[in-house]
Amino acid sequence: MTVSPFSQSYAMLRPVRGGNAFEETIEHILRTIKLGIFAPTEKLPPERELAEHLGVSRATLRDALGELQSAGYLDVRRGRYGGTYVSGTTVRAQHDIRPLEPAEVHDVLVFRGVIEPGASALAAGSDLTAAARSHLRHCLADVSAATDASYRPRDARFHIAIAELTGAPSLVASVAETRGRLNELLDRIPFLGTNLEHSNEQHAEIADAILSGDPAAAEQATRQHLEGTAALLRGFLS
Amino acid sequence: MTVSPFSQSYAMLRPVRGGNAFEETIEHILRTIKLGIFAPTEKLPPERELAEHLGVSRATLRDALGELQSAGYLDVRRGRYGGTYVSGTTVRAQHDIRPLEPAEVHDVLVFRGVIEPGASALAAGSDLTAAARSHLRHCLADVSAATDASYRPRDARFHIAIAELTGAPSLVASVAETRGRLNELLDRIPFLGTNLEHSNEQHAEIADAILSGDPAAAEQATRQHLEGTAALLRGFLS
DNA sequence: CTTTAAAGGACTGTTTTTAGTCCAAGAGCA
DNA sequence: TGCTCTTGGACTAAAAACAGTCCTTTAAAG
Repeated sequence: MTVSPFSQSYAMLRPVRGGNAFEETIEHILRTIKLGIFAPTEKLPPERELAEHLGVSRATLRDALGELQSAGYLDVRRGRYGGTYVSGTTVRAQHDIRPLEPAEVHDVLVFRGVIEPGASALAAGSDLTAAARSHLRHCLADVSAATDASYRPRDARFHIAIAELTGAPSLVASVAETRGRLNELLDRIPFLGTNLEHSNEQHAEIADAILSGDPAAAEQATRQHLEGTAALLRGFLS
Repeated sequence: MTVSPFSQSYAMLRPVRGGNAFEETIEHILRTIKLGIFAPTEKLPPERELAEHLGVSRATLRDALGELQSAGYLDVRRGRYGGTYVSGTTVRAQHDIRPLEPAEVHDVLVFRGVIEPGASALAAGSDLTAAARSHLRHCLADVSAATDASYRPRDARFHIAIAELTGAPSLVASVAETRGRLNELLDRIPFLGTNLEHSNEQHAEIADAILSGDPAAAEQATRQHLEGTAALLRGFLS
């Protein structure tokens, strides 16, 4: 069916679910690992618990975990105090050969450009607990100390940490998911040594604005920070 | 499992899928009807097409449609040029008895407060085609002409139309979904005659700002407009 | 009046997903 | 040393969801 340009049905003619449970579960877990939500060597929750949280049966979850294990992303230890661990040795990210789709790039950049500055502004405008402030500082220090391979996941964690300060789960989920989509796009372009120093300065600026309660500055700094990645990706479209 | 306050795992420990396909499909279609994405008497796409778009089998879709039909939301006509139609007689919305959950209210309002002003600003900042401008004007006129029962769906369509101007499907989907969640919250509070006149003025202000290409004004007007609903809901929490 | 094509309706067999149960490993504790 | 408890591993039967096929209806076209 052809969907006319302003068909309103945009919002309806869209999958109710992503695909089959097995593949969705693999994707979901892989994404959280690549986002650094579970750091290398960290332990995942027990299968029974995880299955319940993910809303799939344990059998399906186990199939997915098995796949990720044989792909080298996970290590499994049996017995009491055993469990499923994120592999310490990062799987070599292979360049995705598929070309960038302009529509996907545009969608991700636009959506990110809306939610992340908004989240920063909100975070800056709220009364942050001591724990929250310290969490943000911790994530900032973490990403600042990173080099090459560990940079991207820590960067993602920092951005997600900001969304967490808003106390709105939907916003956290959106930021995380969008970041995952962004990572997949970045995997499709040749690696250009990012200017980590510049990026770290921008991170510090964002964190400062949030911690000092300046929404406008936080929003502006975030917008500028995102512009870098956006420009990089857009460059590969033309 | 207890999820600690800033656990990062927020983004992982969350259902991969909503539930079973049957119920999800019902919810999805019902939501689009309540959003006014398909207006009363309007025809839905043929089952085969719809099933493909929604990513479910035709059997599952038919089960869902059957349920909605017996609930009075849909009319079905067989034969060529037949199809599934949104019922012309609106199903009497019954007050949902469940109380408002503060967390859900907060989440919806925060998320909406981020994406809708952002969408308005973006729409105002883009070069709109003649078709796009006319679509927005049409939706504005539509909602302005509405009274009571037809107001809410037309209002939703207007807000979704703004998101469509950004050309970012994710943003459209987020706005639509969040509006659906908002509607469900509004169904749980006693009906207070909304000040349609005031609301319409704000709509006009937003549309003007967008059509004249003023992002800051569009964002600000949208923010003010949302504040009304937000205040209403927050009032019922305390 | 007949034909035709697009739509819903119904059925079948297969695959996926689930819930539930029991087994096996193995680190810590008595 | 042996118990114990938490965790992964394996299996089964039932339910859900699927793809595919073949009706049946019915308005428009000829």
